[in-house]
Parts: sequence; structure tokens; C-alpha cells
Amino acid sequence: MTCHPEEVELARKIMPKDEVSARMAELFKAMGDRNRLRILLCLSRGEMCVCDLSEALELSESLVSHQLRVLRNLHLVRFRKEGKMAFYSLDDQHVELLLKQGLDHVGEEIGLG
Amino acid sequence: MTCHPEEVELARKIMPKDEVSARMAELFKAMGDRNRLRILLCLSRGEMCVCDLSEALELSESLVSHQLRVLRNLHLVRFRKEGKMAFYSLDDQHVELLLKQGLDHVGEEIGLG
DNA sequence: TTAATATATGAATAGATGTTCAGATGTTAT
DNA sequence: ATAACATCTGAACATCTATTCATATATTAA
Repeated sequence: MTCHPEEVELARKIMPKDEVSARMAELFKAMGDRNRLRILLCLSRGEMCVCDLSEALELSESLVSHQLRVLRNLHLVRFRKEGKMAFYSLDDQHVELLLKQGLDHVGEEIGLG
Repeated sequence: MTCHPEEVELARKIMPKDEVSARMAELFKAMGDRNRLRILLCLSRGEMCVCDLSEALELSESLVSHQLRVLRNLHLVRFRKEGKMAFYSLDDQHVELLLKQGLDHVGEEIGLG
């Protein structure tokens, strides 16, 4: 059943703690929904309000708001209120880098460079 | 309803094509499952066989096999057969970079980095 | 051949998740 | 005050997905 006990041992040693891998998974899962991802891609240009996101992506404002909350809870976006509008932006450059590398990965697959 | 039409226009221009964002979402979604992510983290050390992965992560071999197929289909891992065993490894360094940046992101949140 | 091992796969199910709808909150204008 | 606007929120539903179980394939050993 165990082919290489020493490999198993080493693998266990380098594994991040459960809390860390759980958080990582949440992060990637949040980016793993098409609409949430497109929201993030929009925001990579700079901050936008909910209604502009809704129009740019052709999604209901309710849906955008729901998804923004998910992204906010995971610290992928931050927001600022100005009057009755809410402007959202990417939380830090990690998010931008993740987007870029995701793009690179599929770019290679599809053959766009 | 539309607050800033020019913002909407610009956002639409920089948006990747549907096919690309769909693939990106699939990529992140694949990494967004805790067990698949832990498989990838294991493999960041080097190639491993199914049964070692199963033991290192305390998951059934069936589950590991199912998840490896998902990862394989999305080109996150490659595999090589040797006798009755199958050795899996990360497909390219993009995957490694994505893992590293995911780790960095949550590291900052938790306060380890 | 049979038995044992390593992996893969299909079906089934329980639980998670995205979306919609209706309504609530808070802001600005009249 | 009312009305219009921008956003948020909770509930409900339909769909998706992770996991388990049983079984199949394929390789090696006896």
C-alpha cells in the first residue's frame, strides 16, 4: 500500500498547515468562478462602481453585489463609499500577479504567447 | 443606471475573450478545492505516485485518482507510467508560481510573511 | 493459470454554490 | 415629506461537485 514511506514523510513535512492550505483553497475558489474572475479582471484597470461593473459584464447588480461580498470577505477587493455609490478595487498586487499568471498559463495552452 | 459609460467602455476593451476567462476560471477552480490544492502542494517537491499521495494526504486512492484526472485535464499535472505505478508531477513552473503567490497572499493575511 | 497490487472509472448521493427575486438600507434630489 | 437611485441582503431553487462504493483494467508475482 505504501510504496515509498520516505517520500510520504518528506511530503508531509513540506505541507503547509491545514489553516494555510484551507485559506489558499478559498482564495483560488473565489477566483474560480467565471463571473467573479471577470469582476477582478475589470478591476485590474482600476476602481469601478457596482453599477459600472454590472453593465460592463452584463450581469445583474444583485449578482455583482453578492459576488463582490465574497471577494471582499477574502480580501481580494477593497471598497470605498462615496455618496450612494461604492467603488471597488483590487486589494493588493498579489491579486494582480495571480491574474497575470493565470492568464499566462491559459495563454500558453491556447497558444497566444 | 450607467454611472460612467466611458469606464464601462474601457473595461470592456481590456477584458480577455470569453474563452480565455473561462479557461482561467477553470484553472483557479481546480486549485480551489482543498484536496486538489494539497495534491499540488505535495507535487511541488517533485513527482509522486498515487498511493504515496494517498497516504501522505490521508485520502482514499480513489479520490486522489479522481482529482488527479481533473488536474490532468487542465494541464496542471502530467504523469508518467512505470510498471503498475503512475508518477505525477506539476506540469510547468506556472503552477509552482501560482502556488507560491497563493501562499504569499494568505501568509500576509495570517501574518506569517 | 490465480492472486495481489496500483490505478482508473462509472454511478449514486449528499452537500455546496451560483443565480434570481423581492425587499431593505441609505443617499440625494425635489 | 416623497421619489428616484445605488447598493446590499436573505431566502429559495436549481445546478454543480466532491466523495464514496463497487468494479474494471493492467501489471507483477507465484
